[in-house]
Amino acid sequence: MTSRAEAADMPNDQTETPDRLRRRASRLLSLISAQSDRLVSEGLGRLDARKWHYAVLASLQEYGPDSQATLSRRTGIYRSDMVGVLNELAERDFIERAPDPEDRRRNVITITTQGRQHLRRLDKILDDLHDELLAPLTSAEREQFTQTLTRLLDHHTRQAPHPPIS
Amino acid sequence: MTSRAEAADMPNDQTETPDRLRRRASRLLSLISAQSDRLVSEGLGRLDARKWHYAVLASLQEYGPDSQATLSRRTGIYRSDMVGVLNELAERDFIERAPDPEDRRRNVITITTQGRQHLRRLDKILDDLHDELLAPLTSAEREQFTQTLTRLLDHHTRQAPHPPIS
DNA sequence: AGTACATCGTTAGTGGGGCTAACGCAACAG
DNA sequence: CTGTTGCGTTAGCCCCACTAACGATGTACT
Repeated sequence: MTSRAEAADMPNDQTETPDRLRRRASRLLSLISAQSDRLVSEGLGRLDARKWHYAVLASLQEYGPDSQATLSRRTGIYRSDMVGVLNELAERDFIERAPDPEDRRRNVITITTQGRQHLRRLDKILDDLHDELLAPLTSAEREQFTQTLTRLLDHHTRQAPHPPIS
Repeated sequence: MTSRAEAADMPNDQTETPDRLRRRASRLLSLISAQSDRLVSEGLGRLDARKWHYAVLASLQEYGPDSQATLSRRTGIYRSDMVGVLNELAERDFIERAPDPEDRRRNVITITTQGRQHLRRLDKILDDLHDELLAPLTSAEREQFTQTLTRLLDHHTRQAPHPPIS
């Protein structure tokens, strides 16, 4: 629910956090997710990359050239934000944007050789970061942890609108 | 790492998400945390409350009156944001702010009777929301899940600056 | 007593992420 | 040929985590 980073200003004496807060799964998730985000952003930042870059490159690598809209669906990045991400990737020559001759509404996005290289570097970094993130867990526990997360996620994404039939 | 909500505009055919993405714990955490946040915000919103309200009230309930700075440390809310939160809570008569006679820099924050009532309602709502959030898990699994989260969190909060001694 | 430093509450502002709205254009279905 | 749907793009909103700086007060040191 909250961060635990210590502001330069606001020194961390260890004042106790109330029990109800400490136990809430929502709060734990929020804090760890924040920590994970920090780790990832910082790590990728060292390669002048952001997590969206990874998502897009990974998607292109795995499924080949795609339209922006499809990429958007695969990665979960909003169409509106995809524009900027692709601009950044194009600047760095990791992708190419070309109009689709078969459907002139579309852009076809292709990963370049340098893009593939970059992706490999990112993958390496992410592996390391995950090692840090999950450091206290044995590899069996890690496996089980991500499985649990996946189950939760599945439950909540299938659980779409599901409007009462009435 | 990304959201999965489907924009009204951008319909969700089920386009597949690349494997590397689906497996990354950081992404799973991010998505579930987002979902959890949505659930919580929406649920508390129904009582015209926000998660910070809960954090502050719970803290006051458990430790009694405190200064803003201490509350800030307990809850993880930044001193700068605490101001606004306390304003909202004071508007609703859930807390009272009074200058500390013993240290004129401080405000002493006290929870009111109505604040306690409100806290009880919030607790109830959060319990329900967590039921929904963790629905696919058995109670043993929930227990273990939160324990794992706690372990992870502990690891990363103890792991403070810890600068190389060199 | 005087000076340096820390802490307190507060205001302002930054940057990113998630998300909505609306637009012009192209494709397609009737 | 008309209405609908999908596309890429621009703009903007709100929330959250976080930083910076300020004036006022308290504490410690000499």
